[in-house]
Amino acid sequence: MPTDALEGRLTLCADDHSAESLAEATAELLIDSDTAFRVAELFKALSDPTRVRIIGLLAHAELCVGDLARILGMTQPAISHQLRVLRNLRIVRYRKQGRHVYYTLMDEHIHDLFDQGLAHVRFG
Amino acid sequence: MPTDALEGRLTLCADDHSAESLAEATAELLIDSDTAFRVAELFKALSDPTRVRIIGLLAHAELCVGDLARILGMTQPAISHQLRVLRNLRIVRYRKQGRHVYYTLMDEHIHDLFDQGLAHVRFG
DNA sequence: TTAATATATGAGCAATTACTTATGCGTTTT
DNA sequence: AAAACGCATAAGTAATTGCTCATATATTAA
Repeated sequence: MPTDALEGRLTLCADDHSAESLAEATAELLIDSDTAFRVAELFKALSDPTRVRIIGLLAHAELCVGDLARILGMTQPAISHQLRVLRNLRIVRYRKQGRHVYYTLMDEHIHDLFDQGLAHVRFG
Repeated sequence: MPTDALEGRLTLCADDHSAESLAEATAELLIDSDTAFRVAELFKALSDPTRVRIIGLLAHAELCVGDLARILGMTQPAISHQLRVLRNLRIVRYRKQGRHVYYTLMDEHIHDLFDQGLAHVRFG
C-alpha cells in the first residue's frame, strides 16, 4: 500500500534545482500562506490531549461545562479555556439553558475529521 | 445539516450531575489518556503552517530537502527541523540517493486526513 | 586527499500555550 | 432582597516550540 500510494506522483530534484524550474513545477501544489495558516489552525485545535478528550465526548453527547470538568477530572476554568479555543475555531457550538451551557460538536465534517485521526492511532 | 448531525446524540446534564452517574454514562465515550495523547500528537504534526505547506507538496511530489527549502523560501535547517518532526510521527518517509534525501508522504491514510482538513478550510 | 555539496543536529532565543488562582457576570433560588 | 450556582475571563507561570546560527556527518568531485 505505501508503494501504491506513490503512483502518479512526481519525482523532482533530478537535474535542475533552479528556483525558476522548481517554482514552475510546483506552482499548482504550493499552498499559499493564508490557507496554510488556517489549515494549521484547524489541526492545532485538535492537537491537545484535553481537547481531544473533550471532542471525543462531544462527538456523541451534549454536555455542560461542569460535567465535562467532572468527567475529565479537571478544573472548570481549565475546561472553559479549552472550550474557548474550540469555539473560536468553530469546532464546537453551544446552547444556553438556564445557568448551564451545553456544548456539542459543530457538524459532521468535524466529526469525520476527528474520527479519522482517532482511527489512525487506534488501528494505524 | 448541523441539526441532523446531532441525531442519536445523548443530552446529559439534565438532573443528576454526580460523578458516578456521569462516569457510567460516558464510560464508553471517554478516550483514555494514552490514546488522547497520541491523537493530539498526530494532529500536532499537522498544526504548523510550514509543515502544512511541506505536506501539501509531498502529497503530490517527491522532493529533496534543499528544493523544499528553495520552494518555500526558508533555510535548510528550518526545513530539516520540520522534517524531523514529520519523520518522528511517521507522516513522511525518505529515500537516500547520493547526497540527496528525497521525502514523500508515508501513505494514503495521511494523505486523506490532510486533504480533509484542507477541504474544510477551502470549502468549509 | 582535499574541497564542495547535501543534510542532520545542537545550543540558544523569542513566542506561544495549558494550566492555576482569583474574580466578574448572569441566572436561579430562598 | 441576598445567597448560591454555573460559567467566562484576566493575570501569572512553567513548559513547549519554531526558528537562527554554528557545526557535525556523509557523499561526490577535483
